[in-house]
Amino acid sequence: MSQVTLMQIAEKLNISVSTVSKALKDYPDVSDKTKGLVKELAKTLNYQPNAFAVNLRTKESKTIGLIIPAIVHHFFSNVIKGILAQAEKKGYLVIILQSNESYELEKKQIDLLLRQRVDGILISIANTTRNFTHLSDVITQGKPLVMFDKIAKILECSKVVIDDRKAAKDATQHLIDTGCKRIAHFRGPLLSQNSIDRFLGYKEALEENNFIYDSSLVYICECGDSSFEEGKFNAKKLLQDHKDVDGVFINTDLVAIGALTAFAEMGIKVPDDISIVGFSNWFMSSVISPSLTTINQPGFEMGKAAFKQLYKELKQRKKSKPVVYEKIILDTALVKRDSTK
Amino acid sequence: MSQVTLMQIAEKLNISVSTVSKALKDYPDVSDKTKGLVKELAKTLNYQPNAFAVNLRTKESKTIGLIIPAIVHHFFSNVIKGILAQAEKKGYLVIILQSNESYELEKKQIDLLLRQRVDGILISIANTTRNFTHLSDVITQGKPLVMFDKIAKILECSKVVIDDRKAAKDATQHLIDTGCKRIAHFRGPLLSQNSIDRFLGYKEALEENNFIYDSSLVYICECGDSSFEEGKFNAKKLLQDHKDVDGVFINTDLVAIGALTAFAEMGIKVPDDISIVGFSNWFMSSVISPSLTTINQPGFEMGKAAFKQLYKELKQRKKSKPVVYEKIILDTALVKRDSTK
DNA sequence: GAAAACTACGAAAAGGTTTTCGTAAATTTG
DNA sequence: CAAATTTACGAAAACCTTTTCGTAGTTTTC
Repeated sequence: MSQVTLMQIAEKLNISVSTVSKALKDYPDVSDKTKGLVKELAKTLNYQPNAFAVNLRTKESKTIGLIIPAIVHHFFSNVIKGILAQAEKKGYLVIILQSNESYELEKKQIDLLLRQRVDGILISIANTTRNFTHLSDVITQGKPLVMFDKIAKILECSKVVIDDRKAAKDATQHLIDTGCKRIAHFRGPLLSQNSIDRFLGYKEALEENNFIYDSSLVYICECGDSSFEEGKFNAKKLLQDHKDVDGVFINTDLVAIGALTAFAEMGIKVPDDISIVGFSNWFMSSVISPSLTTINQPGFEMGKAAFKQLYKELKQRKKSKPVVYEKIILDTALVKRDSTK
Repeated sequence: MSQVTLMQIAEKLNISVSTVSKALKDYPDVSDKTKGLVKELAKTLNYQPNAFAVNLRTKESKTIGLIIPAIVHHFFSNVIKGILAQAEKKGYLVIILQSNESYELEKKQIDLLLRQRVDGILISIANTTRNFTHLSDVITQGKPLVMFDKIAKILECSKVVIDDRKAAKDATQHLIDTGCKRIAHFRGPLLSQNSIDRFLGYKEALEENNFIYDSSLVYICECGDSSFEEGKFNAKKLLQDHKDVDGVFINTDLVAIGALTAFAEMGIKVPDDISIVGFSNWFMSSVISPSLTTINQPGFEMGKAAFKQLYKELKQRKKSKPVVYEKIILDTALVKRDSTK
């Protein structure tokens, strides 16, 4: 039960603590004979270095923090999976915190992680976060910070994202290519940069194809949580307002599925009456009927890339090399299914 | 950038480190005047105690480990959410590891957590785990261990579960109550205790209603990962083998949705031709068409309960009170939807 | 006014590891 | 063979906090 220490090994072998430590770490100034003895005894005693002492001494814990707006979320849980997979490879542990899209919580959590002295932080910021001092504090403290998906453009740090605007443009272009003449958009929160970019992509596609942009065709989520219910609500509203709409590009799959459900309830046929394109490619979208055409957002890869970048910066810092911030843009792809022609 | 220490505060105020430490922690043997001075300076210097040193000294890190078979999974991600919510309340951080249903990985991860000296461990074991010495090691080391959902009955530790057998019985009974005469079962992995219990619940319901148990109506997952594809595969097989089946109780929602899809493709009407009951109540099940009748498995509550129990044991141990292991059984409920009459 | 009690602080150990630097002893070099 | 180098180890500091115990000085008690 009680833990074996270097001292105990040293005493049993009548050598010093330093030699034991060095033997275990294969320092060149320990004879092979001594190394053998030490390693053998360490094994039989089941020696485990005291992580707390190691952390204190080395000033690192091989642990990083991860703050994410939501966990019960197909995209984000895939990101986590990617991060954990990569972290495991490099021998890092990950402390996960959920900000619940709350700026206040996010701030507290950053604080918590700094107090815990994690080696670095990965974050996808909350929709409500406008002030970034808690994040720039991280950078000031000299801790690597990598943002992914929901980033703050102003901050000087590495970022891993997709090109929301381009992806949204592709989605809208697909609606145009398949014959839609009047295309609506269900957008995300007004202040979310991703939502803004997707909206801009939508608009750009319209303009490039000489469609007239009509702001009354853009529906904003009112409840603010990009939910299934919201999709239903907006779909009904859309049908009341605009009977001529034959295509909708929707900010995220969950909302799109809500819309799909509402259309089904109201006897509107998808894609015959209205085509729909979602965003994110949740698993659900492939099994729903009709299956949802959407944009694949590579969550797992994003998690992997984010950790890799953090790891890179950790190494650079350790070797006191200059840290190079990178902006990594991952590819998205249109996934054609049955909700479009 | 460089961190403020107690020593630095002590030097500035010309007092000793011990007094500074005690002042900050409101020890009674420090005068109010000194406390005021210390706290003020600590604040202006933005003093943050060095967690590594605190951990070493106090032998605890206010961090627990969580090992879970999968993260991209509606039920488990809800469990995580519950654990994080509760942990945050109590000031604990959570290191999350994904075992990927692999015993080997699970073992390594337990090892990793022990080396990291987390204060306690929460685990839902992998399907492939047969040997439990890595887990009993945790208990032997005096670290609290709480298992949830996928537990090992032999181990002496606290457990948080649902009554799989009863829930499965309820599900099957519902099929019987709604008029099904010949009821099949798609079961989970042969060696998973949860699957066994659900199978037994199915059987028990049949027997209590004087149905004849027919083992050819029980389909085992062949790919082993309880997937959507498997549901499709088994549904097709079922239709070939048994044209008279009018109800299926399926081990988990994802598989049930696969079956639902296959039935739709083959023109079989649910629930008119065949009724289906799933298990777990994934969000997806409520939006699919027809929506899926299922058993609600309270993931969030399970996570909360599991952490609460771990916390309780942490406290008991700290006060060197005897640790009382508990088995907490959470309620499930049948959620009636459109896949049954 | 001496004994007892209290107040407010500090010294020091302990927690376990890592790493630098110093140094005997052994070996090599010219 | 003396000088230079190499080999193999140990002492000790550093990382920073927590907590026990000791004590000088002050106040209270009878």
